Amino acid sequence: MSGASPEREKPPGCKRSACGVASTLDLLGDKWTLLVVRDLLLGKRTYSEFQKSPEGIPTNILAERLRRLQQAGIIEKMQYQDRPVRYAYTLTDKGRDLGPVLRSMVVWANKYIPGTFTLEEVDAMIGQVGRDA
Amino acid sequence: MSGASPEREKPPGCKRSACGVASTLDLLGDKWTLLVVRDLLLGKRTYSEFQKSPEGIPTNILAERLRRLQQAGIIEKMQYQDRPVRYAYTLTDKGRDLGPVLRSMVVWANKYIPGTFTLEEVDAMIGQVGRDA
DNA sequence: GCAGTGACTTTAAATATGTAAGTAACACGT
DNA sequence: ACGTGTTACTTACATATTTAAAGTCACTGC
Repeated sequence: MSGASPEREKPPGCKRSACGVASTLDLLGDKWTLLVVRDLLLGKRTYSEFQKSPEGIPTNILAERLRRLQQAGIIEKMQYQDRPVRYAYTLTDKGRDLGPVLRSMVVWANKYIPGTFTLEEVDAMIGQVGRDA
Repeated sequence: MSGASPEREKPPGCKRSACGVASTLDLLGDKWTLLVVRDLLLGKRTYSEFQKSPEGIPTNILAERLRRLQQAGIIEKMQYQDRPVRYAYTLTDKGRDLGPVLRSMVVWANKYIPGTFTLEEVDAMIGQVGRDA
């Protein structure tokens, strides 16, 4: 009835605030998403490689997170062969630039959570994925 | 009944892996926890100040997160007056050292998410909470 | 032709989150 | 003394997300 616009309070999916922390958490704020980014930074590229990580991500969560990261422009999916068809995921610049966020977490954790790797140990792991002894 | 120990597979609350990213996410990996830490870094100290933040944290979530952060040794709760009784939350060293994690998120968000503050803008906000015009 | 692999999807149950209302202790004004 | 307001929460319940487990589909290698 009334011509008064019903002041649409929150277009769903909209940012919570102009704060970068809040916006980052809107996208990456859960227990799994950044672990996928970590795996990619370490050199993993395929669905099954992500599944083999020690944290044991549930397969449906992995599929959904890969979809979201792709939609957010943080990763790209490419088919690297037919017959059988196989896919590789890679980080975009936007994804690679999350490196400092993960590094600061590693530094913090190493200082306050016993048993976690140092930044140096993590750096030494980069690219060592799937290289068999 | 049976004496056979039911092989308790996972002592709940145990780390998922030795990776600092995973351990950090076990503690802080959700949409709200780091926003409370952010508010504390900005100078907020009371329950109602946290509630007034633009993201609008639900009150039960806020209470639960404050409890968890306290148990994790990231914040401390102190009564700063009786009659009426009032509480202030403060960061411990462990909590203050999350600064670099939040800063790297702000930098990333400012580069890739339109409309988010720069690190400089955020730094200028520190301590400006509750100062009325 | 059949077990095995990679990359997922589907289903149901457990858990977490969001929304709203309620509680308790106290201060302030009338 | 009473009603209103503030701070700091708790409780109840509906909804959404996560988890575990099993299933699908294309294909390969034996």
